[in-house]
This record gives sequence, structure tokens and C-alpha cells, in this order.
Amino acid sequence: TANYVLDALSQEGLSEEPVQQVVQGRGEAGTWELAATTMAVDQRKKHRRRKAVEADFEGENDQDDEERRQREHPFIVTEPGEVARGKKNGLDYLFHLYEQCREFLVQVQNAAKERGEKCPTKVTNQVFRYAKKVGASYINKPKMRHYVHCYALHCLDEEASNTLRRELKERGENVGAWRQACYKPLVGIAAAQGWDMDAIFNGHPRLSIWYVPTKLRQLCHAASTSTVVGAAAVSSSATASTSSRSSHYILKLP
Amino acid sequence: TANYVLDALSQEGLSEEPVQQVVQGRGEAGTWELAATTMAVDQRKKHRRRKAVEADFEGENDQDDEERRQREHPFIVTEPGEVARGKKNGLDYLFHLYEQCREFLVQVQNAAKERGEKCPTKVTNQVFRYAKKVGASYINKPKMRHYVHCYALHCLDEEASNTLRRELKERGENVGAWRQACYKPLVGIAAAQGWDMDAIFNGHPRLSIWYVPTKLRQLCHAASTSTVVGAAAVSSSATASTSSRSSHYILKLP
DNA sequence: AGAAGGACCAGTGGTCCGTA
DNA sequence: AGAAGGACCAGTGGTCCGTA
Repeated sequence: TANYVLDALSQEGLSEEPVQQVVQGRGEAGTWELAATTMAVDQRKKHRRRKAVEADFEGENDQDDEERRQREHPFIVTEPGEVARGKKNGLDYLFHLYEQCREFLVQVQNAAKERGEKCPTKVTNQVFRYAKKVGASYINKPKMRHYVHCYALHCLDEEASNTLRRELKERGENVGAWRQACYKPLVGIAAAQGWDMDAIFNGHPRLSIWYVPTKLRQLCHAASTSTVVGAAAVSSSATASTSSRSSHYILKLP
Repeated sequence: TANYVLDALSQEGLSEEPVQQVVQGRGEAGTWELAATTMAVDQRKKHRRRKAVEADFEGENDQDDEERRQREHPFIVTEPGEVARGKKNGLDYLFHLYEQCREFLVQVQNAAKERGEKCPTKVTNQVFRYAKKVGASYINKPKMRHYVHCYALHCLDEEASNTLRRELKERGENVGAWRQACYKPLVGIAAAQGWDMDAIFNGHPRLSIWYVPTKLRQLCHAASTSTVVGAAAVSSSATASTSSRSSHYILKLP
């Protein structure tokens, strides 16, 4: 089993982070929490020291301050169920992080209720702080915000999400390209439901705790604002407002 | 009619404020908006100048910078329907301000939807800024927050609210005393509905746009936390948590 | 070049306290 | 003493950009 854990480690989850991971033990989550928990302890010793001097004046050093600060492995486009190989993380793991945040939110909510304090309904800074506190240092706000809309597609139309993953993997696209591609089907969903992305998020039990990302909102607005034929802001990427004229396809409206 | 307006002016609403009041023209609101609109123009000239020098370096002076900054008339405890006399404002007027804020929120929401931006569900800073912008300078955050729970009682149990107003007026109490007295019946309402003040606010169409004030939340928590007999945190005032043991009366629980 | 995330920043909720 | 509200402040949502 030690081998299994180390193997899982090398493929998914946080690597080489100093951890006091609180294992959640909440059913489906199992595998990754375990991996994340056990990690680094053996591997971190291998790492060459760098920037030790600059990093050293941070106060309260425990013995880890001299190790180089490690990041999560980057994501790659994986098919549903596929485990990433090498120093990469797969998309199932990405989505799992969203579920973990939901669990952290629930815990924060319960604590708030118990103490008679304001009770957050969304994944707020407070929740990210809590995640850090209980050892889930691989969860952070910029990352979670960056991929919310991908998770949204996964929640709202898992079929479409799976298909897209297979397609993009097939084409050998990187994570950035996959992320961009997730916008289009979401705008289609919005079109079919009266363009109210907030209502769509709030109407879904797992999605309602996430803020609608700015760009998705802008894309939907641009698309809804164009003519019936021009609901295509989606196909391009950078600025939603400038792309609303370049229709490459037609969305079927209800 | 000029007399009528001036008379109304002296009794209710903003006085001696430099105004470009946007009259809302929204049905029930009528009277007070009119009063607030017409005001000052005649009276402000009477005012002695003070602190003109200190106030003068504020940039873009129009001719009003040399007038002393006026405040709203203080509130007094009035019965339902009673108009305050002298340089005072009545409680109907206070509650009317909450309705006005709701209208401002609706306008901010409509603007947000039109532009595809995030749409506030509560009376936020943005709404207070909007109120100022359209000339309702007599609306401000500290004031509205200070009396929310009084408005809440008015919304949730107008009968009880009216009775309380008559009682406190009878006793010759000041606004502060009335404000304090509003907590108690609210905790009673909370007790009867499972202690969830947020749910109570959110369940009421006019109340749902207001944040539950901290102290009311604390009082409810303290009361719900005491023994069945000790649901009396309400009767005292300053600190909710320290008063939860001094039960002066018994709330009937469901 | 592609990606993870520390850290910054404008504007928020909350209310104190200098003011009248 | 009682009350109105300017203005401050800790912590937020949002995401850039220095980093690896």
C-alpha cells in the first residue's frame, strides 16, 4: 500500500508541500485526500536548496523555511476517469478541488451557525483561509476562480463536458485551450435559459456557492445583446465586448 | 400650496440641504419627496455663516460652500400617522426612507441587468452612493443601519410596532429608548420561527434587501442559547452576550 | 510558452466618534 | 444628554504579474 500511495502521489494532488492535512473522510473524496496527506515527507529531502538566503528572514522559521516553495503540478487535459501521468494533475482532480471547497464551506457555515455569526452562502476568502488552516494549502482563490466556469460546465452538462475533454485531449491542446473552449457551451446553455447566468448558477446545488466569473457574465451579456444570429461572442476569447460582432456560428434559440 | 409645502417642510424631511433632488414620482412616496425637493432654497439664506474659512478649500466651490453643513432633523417617537412638529422627523418618515432605499436598489439592479453586470440583492454601498447621486443626500448608511431592526418590526408585525410606538410616546421616551425597545418583540418573533433571523429577513419581500444587524443577530443567538426559560437577553441592551442570564420575563416558545 | 498562486488594490460592510 | 453622519478600518472580491 505504501507503493500505491506514493504512486498516486506522483500522479495527482499536492506534491512536496509541508502539510498538516486534515483528512476529510467524507465518502467519494478518499483517494486524493489520502495522496495529498501522505506526500512530500519522503520526497522533499531530495530538493536542492535555492534562495535559502532570501527566504530566511520570514520570522518563526521552522526547519522547512530552507526548502524551496513548491507549487501544485500543472493541469493537463485528461479524459473522464483518466489519471494524469508524470508531474501533472488531471481534470477529475481539478473538479474534485471544487467539491472539497464545498465541504470546507459547509464546515465554515456550521461553525458560523453554532456561534450565531453571519453565515456565508458562497466560497469566500474566509473559506479559503479555512482550507489553508486545515492543511489544504493546495487550494487557493486564484486557481479556483480561474477554472470555475469549467467546473460549471461539468455540473450543468457533464455529457458535454466529457465530450469536450476528449476532443481537446485528442487534438493535443493544452489546459488553457480547454479552459477557453468551456465558455462556448456555457453560453449555449445560458441562451436556452433566458441568458441569466446568475439564475443558472444559483439554481444548481453544487454551483450556487460559486460566484459567476466576470468573463462568463460578459460573454453571455454580449451574446444576448447581439442579434439572434450573432450570439457568437463565445468563439473568440480575449475581450468579450469586442468579439460580439464576429459570429462564426449560430446558436439555436428557444 | 406654497404654504402647504413649506409647512410640510418644517415638519418632515430633509431641511436646508443643497439639493438637486430627483423626485421619484412612484405612487405612495409623494408627500415627502415633494417636501424634500422644495425646501432650503428659501430658508438657507437665514443661516449665519460659520466655519466658512475651514470649509473653503474643498475645490469646485459653488456658492453653497459658505453655508454651514446641515443635518436632518432628529427623529422623535410619533404614533402611526402622526406628523412631527417643530424641527423633528417622525417615524413614518423614517420607515419611508427604507422604502426609498428599496426603490433606489431596484433602479441600481435594473441598470446592472441592462449592462450585464453583477446585480446587488441587498442595499449596498453602491445603492447609498446612487441615492446621493440622485440628490437623496438625507439617506446615509449609518442612519439606515442604525434603525433597520425598527423597520424590521414594522414589516414583520405592524400591529406590534404601532402599539410600541404609542406606548413609548405615551411614556415620553426618546428615540433611543424606542429603538432599544424594538429588539424585544423581534426576538419573540425569532423564537416563534426557530431562531433563524436571516431566514425571517430573507422571507419578507421588503426586508430581504437589508442585512440583519449584528446586535439583533447576537440577541437572538444569546436568547436561543439560554434555557427555555431564559430567552430574555432582550430586555437589557448594551452587550448581548453578557445579558443573557438576566431573565426578566418568559417568552412563549412554540 | 504555459501555468500556479502570492500579493496587491479598489471598493465593501460595519460602526465609531468627532460634531452640532 | 441625545442624535445625525463623515470618515475610518479590517477584511472582501477580483485578478495581475513576478515567479518557476
